[in-house]
Amino acid sequence: MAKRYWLMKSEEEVYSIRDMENDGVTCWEGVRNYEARNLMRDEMKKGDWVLFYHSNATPPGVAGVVEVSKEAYPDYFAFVTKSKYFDSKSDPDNPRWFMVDVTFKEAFSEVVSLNEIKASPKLKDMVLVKRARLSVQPVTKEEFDAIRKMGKEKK
DNA sequence: GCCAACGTTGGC
DNA sequence: GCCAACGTTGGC
Repeated sequence: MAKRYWLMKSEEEVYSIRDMENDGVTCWEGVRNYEARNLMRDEMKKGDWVLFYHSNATPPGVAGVVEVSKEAYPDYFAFVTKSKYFDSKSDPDNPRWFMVDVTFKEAFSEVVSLNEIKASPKLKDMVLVKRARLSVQPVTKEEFDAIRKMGKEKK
């Protein structure tokens, strides 16, 4: 099965590419949207590459690359009453929410901003540009390669 | 901080 | 099953 490509959003203040680099590996907890969950649970495979996107940032944009290192398993934060991700409707015997683990690959020296992405003819059809509020989304190989190249070319 | 987009909830 | 109210995302 060929590698697939994704984009995942994280609020920069909450968890940035620097945090990701420091941690090396992290679990991607807190996805509470069914479409995003389905992608993580059913489609994401170990070895897939992911664009790490800073939302609520100045500027918002892709900050680096991570790799899926563990496929979907129950998001146990949903069972922790005190967690901000607690969801009483997620039953440990029949979990509603899932997460994956991702491993740090690279940080761009500067983010590839949403403005640059919107301005690029080959990137203007990205899910990121077309749709609001989807924190886990598919990216084509062409889109992934183009953004990674833009990231590497920053000095 | 504002607010548009839009997913979810719950009354009926 | 409809849809208004509500809550959240996320750019600006």
